[in-house]
Amino acid sequence: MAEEKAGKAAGIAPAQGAPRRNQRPLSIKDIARIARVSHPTVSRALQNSPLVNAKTAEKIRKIADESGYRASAVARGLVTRRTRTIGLVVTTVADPFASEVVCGVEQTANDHGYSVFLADSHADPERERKVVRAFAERRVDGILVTSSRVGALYLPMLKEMEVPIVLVNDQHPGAFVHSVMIANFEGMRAVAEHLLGLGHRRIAYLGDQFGYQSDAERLAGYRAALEAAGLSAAPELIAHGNSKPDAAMAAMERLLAARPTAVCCYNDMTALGALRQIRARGLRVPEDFSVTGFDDLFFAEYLQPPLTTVRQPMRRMGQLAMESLLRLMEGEESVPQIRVEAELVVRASTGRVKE
Amino acid sequence: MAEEKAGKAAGIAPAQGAPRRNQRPLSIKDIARIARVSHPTVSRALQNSPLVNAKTAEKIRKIADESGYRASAVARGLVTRRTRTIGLVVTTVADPFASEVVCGVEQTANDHGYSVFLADSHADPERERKVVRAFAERRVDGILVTSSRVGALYLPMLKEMEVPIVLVNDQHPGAFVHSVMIANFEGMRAVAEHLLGLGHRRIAYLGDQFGYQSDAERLAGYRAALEAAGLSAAPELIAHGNSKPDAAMAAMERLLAARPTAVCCYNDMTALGALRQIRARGLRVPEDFSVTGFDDLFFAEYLQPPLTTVRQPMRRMGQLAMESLLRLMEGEESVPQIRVEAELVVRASTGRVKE
DNA sequence: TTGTACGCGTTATCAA
DNA sequence: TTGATAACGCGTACAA
Repeated sequence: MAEEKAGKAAGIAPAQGAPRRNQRPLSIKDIARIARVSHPTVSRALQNSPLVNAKTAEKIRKIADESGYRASAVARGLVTRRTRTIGLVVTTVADPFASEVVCGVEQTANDHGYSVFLADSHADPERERKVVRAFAERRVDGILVTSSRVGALYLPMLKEMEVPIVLVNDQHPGAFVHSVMIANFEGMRAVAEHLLGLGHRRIAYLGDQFGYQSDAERLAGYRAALEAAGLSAAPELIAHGNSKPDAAMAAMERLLAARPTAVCCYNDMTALGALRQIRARGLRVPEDFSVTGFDDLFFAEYLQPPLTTVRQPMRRMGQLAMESLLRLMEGEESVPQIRVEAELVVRASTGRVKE
Repeated sequence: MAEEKAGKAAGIAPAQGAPRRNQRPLSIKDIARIARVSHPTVSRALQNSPLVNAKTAEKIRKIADESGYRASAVARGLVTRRTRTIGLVVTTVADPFASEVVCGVEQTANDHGYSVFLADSHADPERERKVVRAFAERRVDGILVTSSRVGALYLPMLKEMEVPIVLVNDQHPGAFVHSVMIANFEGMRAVAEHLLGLGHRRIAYLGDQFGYQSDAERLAGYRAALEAAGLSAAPELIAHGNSKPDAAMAAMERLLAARPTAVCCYNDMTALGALRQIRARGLRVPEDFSVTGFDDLFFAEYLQPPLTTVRQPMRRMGQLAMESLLRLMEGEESVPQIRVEAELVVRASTGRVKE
């Protein structure tokens, strides 16, 4: 057998430019030949079809197992028109929030026999084009997008694809049907209420880049809490960063001019920069100044002082998104908007207002 | 045309259980029909082959473009026997080191027309099996493994695959040929020398799980520095964690019993836990105690105090690994061991010994 | 310069 | 219960 196979492979025209793999993997026909059955029978046996004789099936499976045969998902995908792959787009994996979501997605996908194509867009329109194009060519069965900072042209491209799409933390409400998101409004309102309860009256908000949905919702939650307390959110107490520590430092510097006693940061990465700027000004946290985050990233509890924040079940959100996508890919219905609760986690970065 | 196609698709037997995609994507034959040429001509035109009439090629490309045609990478992979995909295994993406490497790999892969299958192993033997199996079935052209905490059975499985493999931070020296790694020894030695230069004499080492290569190398660097200074590394000054902050807290507690004045942590995640434990004991950093990390993760400079550490060019390492894999997949040679330099970054978590 | 014919490794359909 | 045979969508000899 082996010789026959090798001979056949050697008979193929030699590689001219691109190096052709010399030793091609075993095919279903190889197994069929060894088992002295037809290749459809092998196919059936390996799929545990009841239409094949039990003993024959057993023999076939034994041969397949011992020879290390692996059915080609490529060929299967061609005929079944389902690749059992999904495309997962992130702005960048090198972001703790995204990587937690990716982790949840990947686990769930694998548990259901799906493989995940990962693609970083880096919010670069050129890359976005390539990503969507690649997913289309790969014939992915579905697409998952997380925390997209997507360009305008990206949306129509995605929608052109005839596969289900689920978003995590949709920043473009209305553009897509299915999404998983956290209770941004309630989460940030709880944070602001916590600070108000500690006696703070001049509370700043350090947001994400302007125009994104989750920032808008968190800002609204902040506003609602202040207004419920009879305060109004002064414009000079509101600034925007871009979810990165360095931009947060700059924004925090401007905010400090307005003399707040506390700041609600859009997320933990932002809090990282805010904290640094606050200390650079000689203020102690929480004695002189209170700081809060959002996400509860792994480092939040290890900061000095440990960061008061809102826990976002990132991995779980990835899992929920993937489960939703699985349903859609099976042609079933799925809840359009899945919403997870936000949990305030009080640590030591917030304290009673100084006076 | 469209009607003909729709009619054809509709003629397919209706879905019985699994929902069949109703509207199948345009195929090369569809384009050929519209352009009134044969499908090989379309294939040639789209590959910018010189063997096709310039005007015909132009027309074909225009039609393909306007119709949103995307050649199936699945079908192409079947015939060319190259999928232009790679498999990327990480212990977990939800780790800042891994996600930076992933980022570098993904970028480089995409720039070269490769798509990346991401798989988390979670150091779980069962998952490892499934990952390798999936990669084999997907017919990936190559495999990249980063910071593997791999089980024993995993190795032979990987090696069975007839595709090139490159490791980032190989923890199993000798098992694989190609890898990218950092100068662990020199990096940690520089750290220890830095502490010695600050007058420290009782310097502890808080390592990774015992038995891994990078931990062994870093420990050796630490030892070398001490011995060069006429000191010997006392056993009670050496402890092991598992690269996670909580294990580091526990290990640090034990180390403190030996009364060190400084600790060299295996990496930044470990330092996170060490710092917390040190403070819990009422020690100030760096006044009473010095702490160092390794990796220079994004949060290192934002800690209070900013962490002295060793910069590891993680993204670049991912890029180098991918470039090496690209060469191997092209059948070329590649440097077996790629080694990147380690750079000591002195910040404020280290200071002169107290006395 | 183009078209015909074939094969890639599967699954699906039919007949036996 | 099994085996021919035909797709799936592409690339590529070879012929025209």
